[in-house]
Amino acid sequence: MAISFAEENYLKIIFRLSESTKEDISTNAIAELTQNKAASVTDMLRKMSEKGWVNYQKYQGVRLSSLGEKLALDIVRKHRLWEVFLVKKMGFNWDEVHEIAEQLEHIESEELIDKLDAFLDYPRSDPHGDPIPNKDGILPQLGYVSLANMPIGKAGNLVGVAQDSAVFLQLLTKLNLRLGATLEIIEINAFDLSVSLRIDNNPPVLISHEVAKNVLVKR
Amino acid sequence: MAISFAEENYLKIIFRLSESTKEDISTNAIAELTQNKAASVTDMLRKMSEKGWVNYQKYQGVRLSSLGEKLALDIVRKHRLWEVFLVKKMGFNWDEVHEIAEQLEHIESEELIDKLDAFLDYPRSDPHGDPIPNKDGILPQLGYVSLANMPIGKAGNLVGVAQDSAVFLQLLTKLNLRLGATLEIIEINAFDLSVSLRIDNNPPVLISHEVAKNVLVKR
DNA sequence: TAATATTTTTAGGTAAGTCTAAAAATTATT
DNA sequence: AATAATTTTTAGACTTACCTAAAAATATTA
Repeated sequence: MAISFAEENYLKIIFRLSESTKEDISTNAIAELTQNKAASVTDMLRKMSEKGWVNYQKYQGVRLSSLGEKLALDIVRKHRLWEVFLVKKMGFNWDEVHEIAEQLEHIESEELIDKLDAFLDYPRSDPHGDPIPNKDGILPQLGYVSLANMPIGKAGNLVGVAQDSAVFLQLLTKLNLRLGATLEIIEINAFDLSVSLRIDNNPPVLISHEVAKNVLVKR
Repeated sequence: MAISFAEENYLKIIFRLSESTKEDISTNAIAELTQNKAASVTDMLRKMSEKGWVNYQKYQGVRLSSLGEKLALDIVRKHRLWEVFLVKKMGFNWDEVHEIAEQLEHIESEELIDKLDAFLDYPRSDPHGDPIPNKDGILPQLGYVSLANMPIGKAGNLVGVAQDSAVFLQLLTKLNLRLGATLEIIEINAFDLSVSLRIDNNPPVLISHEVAKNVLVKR
């Protein structure tokens, strides 16, 4: 049976939340990202659990099963490939593509995605620097990670950026974010996901989530 | 308020049916193409009528309002542009793209469609020879029409084909369908849309809808 | 650890879009 | 023109994916 749009969205969001923690994912966290109420999330988790896509125990949060992870990786693959298409071929800016890719990721045709992959020359990362899973759901090891995905307390070095717009690069200069700088995340503010960041042992400065996402770090 | 997938499908199908007749469109005809039951179609027609997309009188069939036609043309535009993309850029064959374009036509982004249009060099017709409406819903006058869209009883001359696969052209030769031949549709069989066709005053022969669609005729 | 706060679930309800079965309207046939 | 056949509509029901309000479980705090 085909997966509905709603189900695909839940899978993708649980996957995204799982990337940044080893804990079980809470109902509320999912509710926030899906923009649904917690009660609706509970409903859906029960259904997805019956289908074997997640391991779910009442009140204990949820994890993707290996089948669920496979499905989620497929959606992530489609989303990120479409983002590359929109930026590289359609001339969108990196910050305009997410909403459209949210729609395109639900198009059902393996053949289309394979052809798109070839058409784009088998990109290994999307316009934001996130890795693109291959057909088998394997995420390529890029050797770097977005600053936004770094765990709190671990240090790493700035090795690149995920976009090269003039305004973005100007901002990095202003913030003293240079190639090779040593970065350590002190805190992430839940409200806007802004990041308190230590640069080369200086006192922490605050940067936005948007900036953090576009800074690539090697640990 | 956004149009749902279901509504877009109804609009497109009523539009398609309206192209080949001046009569009001019957509930059953719509039911057949949407693959729904007549009762469901009645439901939807009532809703669409309330929204002002169709003129609908119980038991009397339905016509698109000018607003409904505008909406339908927009969907048709998207469908046909995506078909061009799939064939010209992704390397699909003309006969493999319909199902995927059925999905892509629902992507909501005027900007994307305009960029796609430019990327494809503003094509005037899709891989089947059907004209692509412009941004304003104007269908370009191509100077020819698919044989499948010719009215019964009117004669025209074969001026081209909408595809050039070897098997298709071989079949045309076998059927005696040559450039310049005078063609007149005698009958269209509702069951499979196959066409009884007179070629140069010879006794009628039967050709499939697929063939008819790919034969271009100037009247 | 008892009380309080928070999170999560349950129960019951809604809208969209479909269905079946039966009734009503229209069309065709004798 | 009456009857029969067909088409269309109505009535009532189902599923999906959501909701609100209240109850239950878990977590936090005094």
